[in-house]
Amino acid sequence: MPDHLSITFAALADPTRRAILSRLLLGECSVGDLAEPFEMSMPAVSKHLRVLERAGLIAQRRDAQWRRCRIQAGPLKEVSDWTERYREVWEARLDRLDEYVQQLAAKEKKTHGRKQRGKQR
Amino acid sequence: MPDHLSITFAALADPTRRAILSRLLLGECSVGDLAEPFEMSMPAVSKHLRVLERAGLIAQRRDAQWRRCRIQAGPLKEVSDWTERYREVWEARLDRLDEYVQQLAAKEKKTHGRKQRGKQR
DNA sequence: CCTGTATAAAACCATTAGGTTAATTAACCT
DNA sequence: AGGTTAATTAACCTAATGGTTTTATACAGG
Repeated sequence: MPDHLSITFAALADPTRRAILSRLLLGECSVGDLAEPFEMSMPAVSKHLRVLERAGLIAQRRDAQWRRCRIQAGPLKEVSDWTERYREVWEARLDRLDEYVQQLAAKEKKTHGRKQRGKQR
Repeated sequence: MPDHLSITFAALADPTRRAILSRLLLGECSVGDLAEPFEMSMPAVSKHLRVLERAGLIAQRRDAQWRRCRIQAGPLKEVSDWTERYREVWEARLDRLDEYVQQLAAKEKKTHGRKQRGKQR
């Protein structure tokens, strides 16, 4: 599972980390600032940051005693590109539902009357 | 972490599961068909399917002794919507790099000559 | 009814993830 | 030098993940 997309998706699969990214939309800030909204120890936030960093979603630079973090959205473009392949599926939802219902109906005809025949154990 | 987006992202953070979704773009098929390309036991694939199902990314229906799976892309729309918020960041990458470099330069000026002053321990 | 096929459930195992507290490093400021 | 602030590392815990093998269930068809 060390492919890039998997690492990115895994990094995004946590609300704390997504909140951190969201916060970074407002601009660069320190680890302390990032940690402040969460009821969680600093080391915990630090770990989240390392996950985001390994995924290439943030970068840090040293600024005196602070670590300033900024967002790096490159991997999110990969997510977007991957997701696009499925756009027509969700946009066609109702059509597909129709299709599915028709398919069900066809099946129904094939199995004619014996539908609920199973023993209910 | 039981929010919907986290569950969806977690479900997508595995190449096997993404391959399964990709396969389902071609249309409904049985668990056995889905399992065939993978060097992995059927129960393992079954577990992946349950993860996808809990995320609402697939649905199953019974067809005689087969379980026919189909894709449900609704949650992928949520992923797409979430990701869109970051589009301008990745599209502005170069501009931001400029900005960052300028910022660095400003910083450099502020700290004038004392840059590499630190003891190297 | 029995047998084969398709799939899920159970029990188990190793690894990873997300959190904690305590200790350490790094830099600033007198 | 000493103290404070910022953040990471280390060591540890628990629960979840991803896989296995073995057992059970549901259906089809002679």
